[in-house]
Amino acid sequence: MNIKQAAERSGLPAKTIRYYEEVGLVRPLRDSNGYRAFRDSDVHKLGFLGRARALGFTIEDCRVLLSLYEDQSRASGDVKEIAERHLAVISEKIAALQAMQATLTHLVKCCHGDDRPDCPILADLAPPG
Amino acid sequence: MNIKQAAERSGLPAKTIRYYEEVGLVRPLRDSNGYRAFRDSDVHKLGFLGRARALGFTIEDCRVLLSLYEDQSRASGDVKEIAERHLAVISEKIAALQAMQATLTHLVKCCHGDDRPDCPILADLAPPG
DNA sequence: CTTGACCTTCCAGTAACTGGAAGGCTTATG
DNA sequence: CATAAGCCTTCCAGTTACTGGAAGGTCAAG
Repeated sequence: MNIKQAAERSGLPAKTIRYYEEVGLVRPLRDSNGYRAFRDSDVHKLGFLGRARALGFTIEDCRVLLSLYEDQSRASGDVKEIAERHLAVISEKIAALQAMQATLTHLVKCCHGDDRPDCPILADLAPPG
Repeated sequence: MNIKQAAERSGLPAKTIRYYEEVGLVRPLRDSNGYRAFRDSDVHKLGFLGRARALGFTIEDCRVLLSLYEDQSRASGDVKEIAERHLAVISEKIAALQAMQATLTHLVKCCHGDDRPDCPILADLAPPG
């Protein structure tokens, strides 16, 4: 099948699929006219990639996960380790965002938000001194 | 003062300060030798920018916040609106990350993580069908 | 006069796409 | 048969906010 159909079936944009090929995540065949020819197994891989990306794994993580997925003699511990490291990254990001959220929520509450110039948000952003 | 001292006082790396000048957030003077000459007011602005960036505001938000900060006749409502929009973005990001976290935490719990190939994480990533 | 610590500009790379231009292939229609 | 629509291709540029590094100028100390 051509790229459009592969895009529809995998749920990924055609542009993204070309990008994944460029970085070596998929290797569709080529027809004699130069068109990419996707097998069902390619579409399957693309679906895997879409799901892994949706869970926030980096492209490099995806590369490793995909190779483990295709390796029948993999150790599930290797997969779990990648997932746990990714969970740690996610937790850090959440914590950082929540800290911003807490500060900003407080500041927004303190700001009357009208036509007057007095503003605790700007006052907080201003460096001390 | 030169860039190194401005960096120390503002808490920003010199590289970042040069970048902020490039995008027009600060406009330090220049000595006759071509070196940037930072005034206290420049360092003050840099401190403001550092704090705003730490709260996750984009460079474009920072540009507007800085102009409001320097406008004595600003309306605090304008500041508050920017902060509220930013809070909405933060909330969305947190929600997305928490969804990933929930899914991944569950999958990691289900994975025995040993030498055997059987792995619920990979099973979940695999597309249905 | 040379060393070392500054400073400068410019170029490239980061992550993962996304948009768009220029041009080739294929199929249906007038 | 010409052509128009709708695919497909590659390549280049832009996104965000820096960061690293090269090549080279300046300045103060010894």
